[in-house]
Amino acid sequence: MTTNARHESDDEGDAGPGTRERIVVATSRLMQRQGYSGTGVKQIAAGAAATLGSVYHFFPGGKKELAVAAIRHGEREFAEELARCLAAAEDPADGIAACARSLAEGMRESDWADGCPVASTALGVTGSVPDIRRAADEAFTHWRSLVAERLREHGFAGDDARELAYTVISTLEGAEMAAQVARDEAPLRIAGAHLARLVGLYAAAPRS
Amino acid sequence: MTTNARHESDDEGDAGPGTRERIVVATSRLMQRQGYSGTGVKQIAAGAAATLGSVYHFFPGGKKELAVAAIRHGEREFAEELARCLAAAEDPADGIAACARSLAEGMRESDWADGCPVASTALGVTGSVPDIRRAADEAFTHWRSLVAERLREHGFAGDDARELAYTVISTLEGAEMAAQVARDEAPLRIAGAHLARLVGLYAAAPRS
DNA sequence: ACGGCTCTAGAACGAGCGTTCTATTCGCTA
DNA sequence: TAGCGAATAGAACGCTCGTTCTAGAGCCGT
Repeated sequence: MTTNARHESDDEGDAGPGTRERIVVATSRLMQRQGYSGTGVKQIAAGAAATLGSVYHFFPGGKKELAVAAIRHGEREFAEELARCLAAAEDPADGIAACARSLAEGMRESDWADGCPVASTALGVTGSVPDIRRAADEAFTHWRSLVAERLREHGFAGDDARELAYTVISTLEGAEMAAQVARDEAPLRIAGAHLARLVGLYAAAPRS
Repeated sequence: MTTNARHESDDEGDAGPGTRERIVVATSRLMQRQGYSGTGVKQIAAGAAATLGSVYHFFPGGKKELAVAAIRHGEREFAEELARCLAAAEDPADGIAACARSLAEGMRESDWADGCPVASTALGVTGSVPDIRRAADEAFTHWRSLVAERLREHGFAGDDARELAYTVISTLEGAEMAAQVARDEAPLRIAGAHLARLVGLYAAAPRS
């Protein structure tokens, strides 16, 4: 039913990714750069090297369903990077700073085109397309849970970890947008340093 | 030349705001909620109780020029609120927390529809419309300068003030977006508290 | 009274939108 | 090998988009 690939293999035996996946990736990339309203379904089809027929075959819900799938894709992508950064560092504060550096690198490498895929897709339609708002909320919530979990592992009190996770994700999000608008990684560099200090502060004095 | 109102007075003797101003305000409001691409010029004309002819008379540059004017309008609006919050508090940390509360209130009162007008207007077109990107950058830069100035007045070192201002604005921006997506003011409340602590930390130990 | 502005008014245009639709191709199973 | 459903292909539809254009209304200095 919703399974993939008759013509192309799903587990990438020798061909590239299946059509459905290509469509999701193209949607994510395009909406990341142009937002939901600025991205056309025909443009998505072209970007995915698919046809309109295929797009509506895999996503009968149309553009809205495409956006939800794209947000979930972007969510997974950043969750992996975030988990990688947090796992690689002894101190969670260092992991968070590393994540900020990683975001700055991606931003610079794309010539400041690729901001947060979730933010740019969801902003502007939070009021009119509930499914998209909900998917974006779930993305943020998941990212926060990854940070909070890592902080708790490191001995932070549950409440401190939860609240710090809110600010870590919000600040990274805001700094990424500032960096994109300024075409300068300074906002992300500074945010990483400040977040590390803030986290360190709670490690030393858990009571808020 | 670019002056206003022949039919309507510019200094609001007895009539409401002039046509040009109504158009700017409507553009700002609409793009705040629907983004640049999601907002139509005809919708702007209707929202401003003006006609298409008037819109293109005052803004011959079309939609792009409208967006730039809307961003500048939103910039001025928040700059005033920010300055008010900072001036009202003895300690800048309290002023910043008050500003977060003010944003949360506005957000809640609009039923989570009105986020940052600059962010939602600029996101998605930063790569394709340089004028809009520049206007948004100028907005963020000005807001940061207000925060930095207040911190310096309070005895912060110049570099500390400058860097803290980056994080204050980025975090408020990110938290506002998180609040909008979650339809919950928790991100803003927590961000305000954390920013106050962070600022307090630098007041006590200026060296970074 | 009148010519010369600013501003208002909305019809008209080509292009592109999201979506629907029918027809066709392909690979598997019976 | 015949048939079935998944997937591809793109023409066509009604609609709205941003912009342009012509026409008229209101006010001014002379």
